[in-house]
Amino acid sequence: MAAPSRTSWADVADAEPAPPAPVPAAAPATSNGPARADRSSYVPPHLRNRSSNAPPVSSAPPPRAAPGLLGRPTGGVGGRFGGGGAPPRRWDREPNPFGDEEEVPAEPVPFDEHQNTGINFEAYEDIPVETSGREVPPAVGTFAEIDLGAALNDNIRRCKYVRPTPVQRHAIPISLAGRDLMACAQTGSGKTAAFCFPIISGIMRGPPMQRSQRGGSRTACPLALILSPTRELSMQIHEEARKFSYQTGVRVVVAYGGAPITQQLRDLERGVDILVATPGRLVDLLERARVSLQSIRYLALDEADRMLDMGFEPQVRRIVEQMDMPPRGVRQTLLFSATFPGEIQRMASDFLENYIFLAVGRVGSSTELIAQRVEFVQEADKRSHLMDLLHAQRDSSEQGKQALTLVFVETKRGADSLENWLCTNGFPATSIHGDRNQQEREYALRSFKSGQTPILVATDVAARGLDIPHVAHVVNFDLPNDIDDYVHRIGRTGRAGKSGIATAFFNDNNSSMAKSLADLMQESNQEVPAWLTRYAARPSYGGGGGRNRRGAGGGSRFGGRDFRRESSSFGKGGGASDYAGGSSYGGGGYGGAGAPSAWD
DNA sequence: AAAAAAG
Repeated sequence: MAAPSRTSWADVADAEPAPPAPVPAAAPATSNGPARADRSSYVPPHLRNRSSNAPPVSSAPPPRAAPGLLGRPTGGVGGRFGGGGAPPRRWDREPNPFGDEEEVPAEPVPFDEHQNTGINFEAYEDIPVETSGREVPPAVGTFAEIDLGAALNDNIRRCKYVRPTPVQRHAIPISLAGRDLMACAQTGSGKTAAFCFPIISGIMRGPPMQRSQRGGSRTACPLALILSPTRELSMQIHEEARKFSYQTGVRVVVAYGGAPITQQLRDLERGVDILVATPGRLVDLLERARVSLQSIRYLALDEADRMLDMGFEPQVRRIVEQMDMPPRGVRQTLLFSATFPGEIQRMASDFLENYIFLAVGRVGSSTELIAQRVEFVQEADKRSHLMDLLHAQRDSSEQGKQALTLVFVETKRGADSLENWLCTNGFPATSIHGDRNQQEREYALRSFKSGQTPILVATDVAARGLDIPHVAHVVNFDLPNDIDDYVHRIGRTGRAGKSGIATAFFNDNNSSMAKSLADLMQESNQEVPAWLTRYAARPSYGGGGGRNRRGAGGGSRFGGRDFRRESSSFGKGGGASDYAGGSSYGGGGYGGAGAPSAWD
């Protein structure tokens, strides 16, 4: 199949207004008003309206959500939590994660053209979508077609999401049908919501569970676990999930290292339905028996390929396979990333049962919203060259202000040194890397986001998932050694339908990246400099970079990205014997032009 | 080879 000419999308002003949320049906018969729950005895959402002496249920893990949900009449979800009338008392004091914005907009906020200049609005239906696996549930076109419940629908409107993005249109019905999923979608295309919505909805709809089953009083037993590779990304997912969960009764807690554990322990004691965590701190909590995974019904790995690469795999495998988490096929497992190398897919299939593979856009490719440039810069000239870029940028900006610029370097030392040099030369810079303490890391990120320090020098700690609005320019001061890392780094700009610029400094040290970089740029309809093409053509320079990811079996054509479809890959857990594949085109698009945060 | 993630 010929690849389409564009892979970008953005919603347009004529997106039909989302119909009002479905009116929830009458509350279930079990509704006896909100249960009184004090802090020490957390009551899970599905028990909160039941009488306290409900009979115990089996200690077996709960069954998976039944398939065929899409055909259900609406009303099953919102009845207890989202309906009209005053919210249950239990959540009266829940801080509003939307800040001062009290009102739920009755109508979607009008599209703001100013934030999307330069986008080809006609092109957004051209996103290639591929699914493979058995009995793939059909995609939806609007949030209204999905039975997420009134409370979640309210939050979707509060977030100003008008229509689901392509990955959401496909991934949400698949997840709601109870299926395991491996999903690949471009950076900034709305992956966080794609796995959060079904999890929240599933928890609200979930079967009643016996309190005692949820561990001892000091052991928290979350129903969902979301793992991510960095602390800041976990924080961000937590913030997003809290918005989506507002007034649903679903509790979201985050746990990560580098911060005092005491507050996290208190949060866990107050009850947790969804735990967002980095692996190290989670292992710590599991060893202290302050968390048990016995009640996990949903496992989501964000940046899943990263979570399963050499550095993380043992820890993640320990959490998923060697603790008390229900096995695959019992729990539901959702893996998301923009990149998913074949060998990692093979490993990941250990965690999955009869899963559906979903690719929105080409796996590991980049969006055309990002203008990519490569410049040949010798090592010794990098600083002055960066200075030129920053000067030019400042001169061309309207108020002489520095646009937000994210500069990636290879090493922590290099980050410190470049930050120092920039500051010395009058450029307001800060830095984030793993040798800075957590306070410094968070302060640097805040200072950058606010524009107080519009230049952020970073190692790969900031390469994945972080949603920083208004990043105009990503500079690869040092190119990474892996094309996937490059895809994630430049993905810090050009998010949620906005455009961005990425500049890379290339020299002989990066020769192994020449081919994969040139291929990627070509895939993303970028102009490849002739000198780079010549570099890429040199046989000795072709192979190394990006682990040959684009080599065998893939090329730049769309499709064939599910490793089960590579004929040599019939293997355990793959289910390759009767996968069914299909490709289609169909966009969907962004809702609010200013749609906030967490699109990965 | 480097980065991240527990203390």
